Amino acid sequence: MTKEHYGIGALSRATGVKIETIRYYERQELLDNPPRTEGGHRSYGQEHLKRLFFIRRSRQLGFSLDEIRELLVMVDGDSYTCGQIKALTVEHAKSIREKITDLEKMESTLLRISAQCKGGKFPDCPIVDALSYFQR
Amino acid sequence: MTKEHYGIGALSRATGVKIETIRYYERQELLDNPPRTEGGHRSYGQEHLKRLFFIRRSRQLGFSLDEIRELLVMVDGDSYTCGQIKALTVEHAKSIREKITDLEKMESTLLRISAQCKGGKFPDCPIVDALSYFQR
DNA sequence: ATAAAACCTGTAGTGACTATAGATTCAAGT
DNA sequence: ACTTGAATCTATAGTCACTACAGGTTTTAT
Repeated sequence: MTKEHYGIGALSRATGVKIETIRYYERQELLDNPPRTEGGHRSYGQEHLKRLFFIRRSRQLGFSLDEIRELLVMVDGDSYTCGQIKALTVEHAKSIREKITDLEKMESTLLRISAQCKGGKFPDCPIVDALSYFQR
Repeated sequence: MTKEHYGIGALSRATGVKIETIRYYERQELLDNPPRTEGGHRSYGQEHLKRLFFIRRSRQLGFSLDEIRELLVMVDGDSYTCGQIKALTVEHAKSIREKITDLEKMESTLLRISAQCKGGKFPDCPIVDALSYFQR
């Protein structure tokens, strides 16, 4: 018993994507221009709901809008191959691994320098010292 | 044998911060307005070099410009306490940990769904399926 | 004196939204 | 049919931390 037509607010509630973001995706041509009511309000159907779920899920997994655009082109043209999709996904997973590695370096440095600091009142802080030197 | 005065290019080479970024930091009031030559070129001294090192190092550790502004205010007003600085640093380390956790979730999902895909030619991809469903 | 390198200001673009203002339309109740 | 309030509309600007121009001026080296 799924509804046939959604206003933008209903679509937003159904997908968890904010109204402004939905309109933004439309401007970015990630989401088809929906039909309009006589008064000009957007009227969405199941296919928009599906597509917006796809976009949201992909965003949750860290794909950029450009990457999502690529994915959508592949999925739309039904000639896509699993191989292409997998390549994009694996590539994306790699870039996430790099980000994690970078952040872990930051974290360990931060923990190391804060461990050196006793947190007292005197104005000669080992953290400030550590930040003051240029390295790497 | 450190130089007394640097043009913006020399400062850039010395710190690894791009010229445009140095000017941007000046507009953001992270870096003091330096004295100018007669013709209007910026002329930096040791204190600018030190401060720019500090900013760069802090950026490398993931502090936002606002956080760096706070750090600088504490360091400048010589009344800062180690405790304040440490609190900011520990807080920042926590937010980095959160980012890492998020990215790790993304990564494991991506690896899981790409493992399901054999990468062949038929157009029914388990990755696409996984992206099509809304969860969490 | 000239040419090239360095520098100047101001503005606009990036990504992925988010926020606001001010107007219009829709749905529900009387 | 009318009124009210919620929902929606467009257009524009703001966020963060830069980055990239364009078109001009100054400095430095020959």
